[in-house]
Amino acid sequence: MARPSTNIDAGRAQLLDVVEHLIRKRGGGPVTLTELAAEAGMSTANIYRFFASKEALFEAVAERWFEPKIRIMEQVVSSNLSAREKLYEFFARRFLLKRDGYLAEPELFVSYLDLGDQHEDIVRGFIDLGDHYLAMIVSQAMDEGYFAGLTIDRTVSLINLMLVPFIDPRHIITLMHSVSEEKLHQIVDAMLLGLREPGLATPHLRLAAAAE
Amino acid sequence: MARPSTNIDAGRAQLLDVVEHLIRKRGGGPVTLTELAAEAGMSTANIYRFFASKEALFEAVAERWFEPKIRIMEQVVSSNLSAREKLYEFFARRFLLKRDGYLAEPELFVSYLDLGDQHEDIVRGFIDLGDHYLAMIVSQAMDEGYFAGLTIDRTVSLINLMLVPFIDPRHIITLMHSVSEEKLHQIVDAMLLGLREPGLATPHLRLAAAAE
Amino acid sequence: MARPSTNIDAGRAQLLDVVEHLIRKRGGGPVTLTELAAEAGMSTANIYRFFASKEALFEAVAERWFEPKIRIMEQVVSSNLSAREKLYEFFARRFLLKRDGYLAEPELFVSYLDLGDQHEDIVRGFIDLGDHYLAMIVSQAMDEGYFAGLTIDRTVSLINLMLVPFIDPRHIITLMHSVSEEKLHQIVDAMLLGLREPGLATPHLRLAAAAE
Amino acid sequence: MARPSTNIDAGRAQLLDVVEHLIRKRGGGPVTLTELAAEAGMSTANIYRFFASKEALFEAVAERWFEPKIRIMEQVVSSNLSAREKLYEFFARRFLLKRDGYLAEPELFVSYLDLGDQHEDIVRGFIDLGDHYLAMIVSQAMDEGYFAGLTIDRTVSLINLMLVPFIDPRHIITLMHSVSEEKLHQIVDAMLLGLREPGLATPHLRLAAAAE
DNA sequence: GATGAATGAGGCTTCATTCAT
DNA sequence: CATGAATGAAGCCTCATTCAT
Repeated sequence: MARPSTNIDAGRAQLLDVVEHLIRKRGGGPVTLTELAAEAGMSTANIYRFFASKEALFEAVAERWFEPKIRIMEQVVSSNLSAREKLYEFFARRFLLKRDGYLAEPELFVSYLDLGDQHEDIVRGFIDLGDHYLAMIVSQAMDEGYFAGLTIDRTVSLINLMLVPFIDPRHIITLMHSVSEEKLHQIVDAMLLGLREPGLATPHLRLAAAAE
Repeated sequence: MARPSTNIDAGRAQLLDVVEHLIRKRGGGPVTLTELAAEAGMSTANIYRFFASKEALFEAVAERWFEPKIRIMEQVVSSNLSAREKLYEFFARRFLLKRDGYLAEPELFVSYLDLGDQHEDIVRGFIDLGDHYLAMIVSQAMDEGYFAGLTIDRTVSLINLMLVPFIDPRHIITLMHSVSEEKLHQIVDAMLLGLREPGLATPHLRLAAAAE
Repeated sequence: MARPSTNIDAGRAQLLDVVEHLIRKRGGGPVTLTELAAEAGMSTANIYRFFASKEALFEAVAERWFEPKIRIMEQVVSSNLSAREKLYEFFARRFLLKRDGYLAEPELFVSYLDLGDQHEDIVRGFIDLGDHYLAMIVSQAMDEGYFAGLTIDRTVSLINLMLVPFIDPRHIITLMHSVSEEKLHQIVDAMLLGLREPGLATPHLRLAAAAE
Repeated sequence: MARPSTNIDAGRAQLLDVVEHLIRKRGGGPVTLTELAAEAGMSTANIYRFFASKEALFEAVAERWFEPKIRIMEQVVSSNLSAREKLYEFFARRFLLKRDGYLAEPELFVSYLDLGDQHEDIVRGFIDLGDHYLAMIVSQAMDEGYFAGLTIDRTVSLINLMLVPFIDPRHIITLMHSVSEEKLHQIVDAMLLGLREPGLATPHLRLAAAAE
């Protein structure tokens, strides 16, 4: 019986659709409220019935983008799998999700990335959230004996570094053909076995010198 | 009475230096003419003596960025090499140029990329130019018997797709360690030997299905 | 079919209550229709059933504030008292009314004053009305021989000036302890006896010169 | 030789004049940049050459208003007078300044007060500055044996309370006739002699009850 | 050749007001 | 009778651009 605020949510969703339609049709440049209002067939003032600010609107856009990834992370973290399996699933599932998203609508995918570049602050929150979940898995892994001598934070940072090609959507396009589940498995295992407090000095930049 | 346009060119170059200095020192955000004028020690109005518009200025910035790449492409295309050798040189030389540029000044490199994101239209022109040169090489390759059954455009597109890791500067950072001249050689050969009209249906997305 | 306007008046009164409740609870800032509607549990649009405009609403607020003062003035003016008695009652009764209002709810009192500041045009009308009544008393006083050589307007102005501490609510707070009915009596008598065309030059600003 | 920023200061001053002219001619309502620009014969954008924001502009307006008062306070505080003399001068000089300002242009004076009401935050800073100077005098007075048992802050607060009629411009209008240098002298002396830690319970509100 | 001055268009946001239902 | 929906005007601010000097 109680319909709290009519169809405000529907309007919100529709506006997000319009944003999507907009960047789908004209690429990644900054989205203006004027432009959005025109495309949505409403006044700029009316947009404020649905979103408290431009910032809030693009938070919602980001949320729409990140929501399925977050659901995956939650599922994986709260599952009964071993740390090794969780680690694998944690990255594999999201990688496949992004890759398929790109395959379905390459240009839209890229435009979303551009949008993310323009709202780094908003994006950062979601990235931190991902690190938070990863830290929970790392913690479990430590309980199981992995990552000896490393802090959680440092481990999280190293893992992110090694798996950039599976995480960064900018690289999804490139790596679609060279990345496979087997490789991810291998890398995850390598991390679990090999990531620990370093015992010897690191050889540095030899490759770069050779390439000159 | 004096040579009028000679100093214009000098001023232009100096302004481009200032732009570089600016993004080197404060990262990738949008560059304002006010900001640029202040850094250059001149009035915003005076900038218009050197560039007809902000757009023109950033065209020049892009030109400065792309100029060495263009020279490479011209040299390669107009050389006496075989299509196979041209194809290799075409990508290898530019890849090394970018990689070294990144290694020399990583932050400046990234800031330039950000700038490129903000002026996609300008960038697109240079990309098209690259495709134009590539098409000339592909044409020669076809004369030499490669790419049977494919159109020039389609071949150019496929090649670009396969070589993204060697082209897209966004990937240079990530892929520096996993990319080598040998690999490029291999890929080029694989393209020449393998790229032709497809004869059988492509198996697709099996991974995605499994991941669900 | 039913009595239409009866409930309108009730709604009007209720809205004025809500305005009062609002400024009572959050002080004197500008009152927004959105805010008022929320507090009243109705839509902003519905407010227009009761008041033709925001202006009209605040006229009503002012009227509620001024109404008891007006009644007092009417009673005094239409009474059978002498000019001297009228003059005293005219100011004394209203002063006590305001002072007690302030003592009862100091913050509400102050908030109303703030509201008045934001709607000077509305307030001015009521002030003019007060001057009108005062002029009637002055006229009677002149008939009784007072204020020789002065015009009505000038007399009204002078009286207002001398009695500011008894009139201006802004001063009520400060002067509560130093003002008394006896003093008002004295001042009224002084005015009646002393206010007449000046016969000698006014000594002026000697203090200011000394202070320099 | 170095003329730092042309006539930005002149423009600033002129704009403040325009603000003054504006409130002189149409009273105290909020001053809009559009309105100000129109009156000044320039575009709103151009105002920003002189003031970084609307806030900054009204800070300057306030500064213009407070500047002579501040100079007086500085002079008094840094003089060689006794605490008693300083205390008297501190309030007397500023009171005379305000009173004369009101006498010279009553409506302008009032409009400035309205403006102050609309920018309370800006005004508060200057009021705090006044308290700071007063605290220095109080400190000296304590060295001379006054205000036994009281803290500086509490003394400052009490003094401000007792001298409201000499400080608050809202009361200047009223009190012009009832306030004199002698009275101020008396009050100052009374404060110096009488203000100390209270020894007996305070009788409360008897007056208010009597007035009922 | 170079500058300070000035502008207009456009961006985000708030709010009183209207209207179909 | 009342509402949600929608708007337009106005406010502050930024910035590329122009122009007289």
